[in-house]
Amino acid sequence: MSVAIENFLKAIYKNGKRDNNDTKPGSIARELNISNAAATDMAQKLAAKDLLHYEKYQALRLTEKGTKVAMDVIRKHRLWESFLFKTFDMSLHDIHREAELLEHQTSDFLAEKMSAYLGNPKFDPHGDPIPNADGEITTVDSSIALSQAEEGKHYTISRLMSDDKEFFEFCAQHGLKYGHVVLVSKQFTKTKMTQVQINNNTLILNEGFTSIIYVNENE
Amino acid sequence: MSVAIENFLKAIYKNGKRDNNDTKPGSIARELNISNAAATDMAQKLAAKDLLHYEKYQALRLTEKGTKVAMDVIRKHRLWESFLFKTFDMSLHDIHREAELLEHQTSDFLAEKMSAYLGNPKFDPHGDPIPNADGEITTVDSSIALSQAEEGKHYTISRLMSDDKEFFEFCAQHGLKYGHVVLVSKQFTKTKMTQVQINNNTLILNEGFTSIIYVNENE
DNA sequence: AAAAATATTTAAGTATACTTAAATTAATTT
DNA sequence: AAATTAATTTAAGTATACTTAAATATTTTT
Repeated sequence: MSVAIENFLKAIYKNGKRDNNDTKPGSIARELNISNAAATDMAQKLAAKDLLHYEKYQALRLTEKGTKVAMDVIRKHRLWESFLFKTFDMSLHDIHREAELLEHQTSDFLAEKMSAYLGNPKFDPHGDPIPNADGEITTVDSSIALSQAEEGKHYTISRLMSDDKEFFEFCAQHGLKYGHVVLVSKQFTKTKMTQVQINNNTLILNEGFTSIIYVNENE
Repeated sequence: MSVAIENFLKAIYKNGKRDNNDTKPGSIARELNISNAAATDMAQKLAAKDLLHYEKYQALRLTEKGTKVAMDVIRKHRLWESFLFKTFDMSLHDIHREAELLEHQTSDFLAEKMSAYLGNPKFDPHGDPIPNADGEITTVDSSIALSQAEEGKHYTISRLMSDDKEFFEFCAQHGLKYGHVVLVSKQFTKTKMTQVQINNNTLILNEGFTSIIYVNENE
């Protein structure tokens, strides 16, 4: 399984997770920074290998086999992120960048060593679930986007769904980290802005932020 | 710099270290499991990139630039071996196999993190010196092959120069490890066998072994 | 020193993963 | 519903890193 194939299958999985119909060749091409033609080309090749279902002009759908490959790469990615974060205290952006390369060169043997060393974690430092060795995610995620949170309630940050450097730098600077608590003090529904209290500071976040910061309501 | 190029330059460096004239395309091809034609081809391409000196039918010689690339990869390889050995207590053979892949996907940034974490080690678990960030080896190696050791003297194992699985398994089983002490009880010069005492055991090793196990005489 | 064996090089060809340009189909706008 | 816009596909072509087969040069043996 080449790096190109692994990244292609991973992109389909990730895009499909967000929006089931966003897995046409064009979307994948945009995600991977390749031409539309290259994406169509690859899609047809991978269909021949039974890694995905291809029908002209339709969204690409992973087969069971293709899903397995994607989950395997995602597992390794998230294990690397967890490991680098813990061991070297690197930033969320840095661990992502390194994991993006290391994930393709990691044997199952090493992945198991890493997982055991970390105590078989269920989530990575972004709050993303780590698939098990069979490629399955056993945890249930009941968290909601910060944009959907209710005024006056306290929430715990459970997930930062992004791989943008500036986003992570902003979050790190203002205490928006996995596990930290925020109070939603005001929802500006018209302008889709959310006002939160964290570490004695007030932040006003726009929808670009509140749609990728996920939280769980505190008991 | 592609994986193929990095491995090609690394192979020239390693072969040249052993025998200055053993860097003709054929030797490199054997080392990398590619055809002679592919090696010649690559050599000509890399000469055009000023990574090595190519003259028809002559041994390949790395340029300064090519040496720098090779040392950089070797540094990352040996840092990975050190790191995996320490962190996961993996065998010498296993760490080599993993490092062989990871070395090509490691940023300078991560290499520095690893080196600092390990206390900037000068040697890896095989006893091989780790180049610094400038690609230089500053340590001097005064060790000798076990085949050259003198009868009746005690030596400390300083290096196991191999990447063969069976060799490492044998070594691990009999206590032939970096830093361990052996007594050379007999040198059979005719048959080129060496008898050593280690951990209350007597081992008789042939030249295949004693030429790649390096030792320092104890004070 | 010639013959035989070995290594290297050249030539022609392949698979992978892309590219751009043109043709075709689908989706959106009016 | 037709026209416009956008996306997808096909076609043709490129770079990388190989392959095998044949030609050429070097090294070793006798």
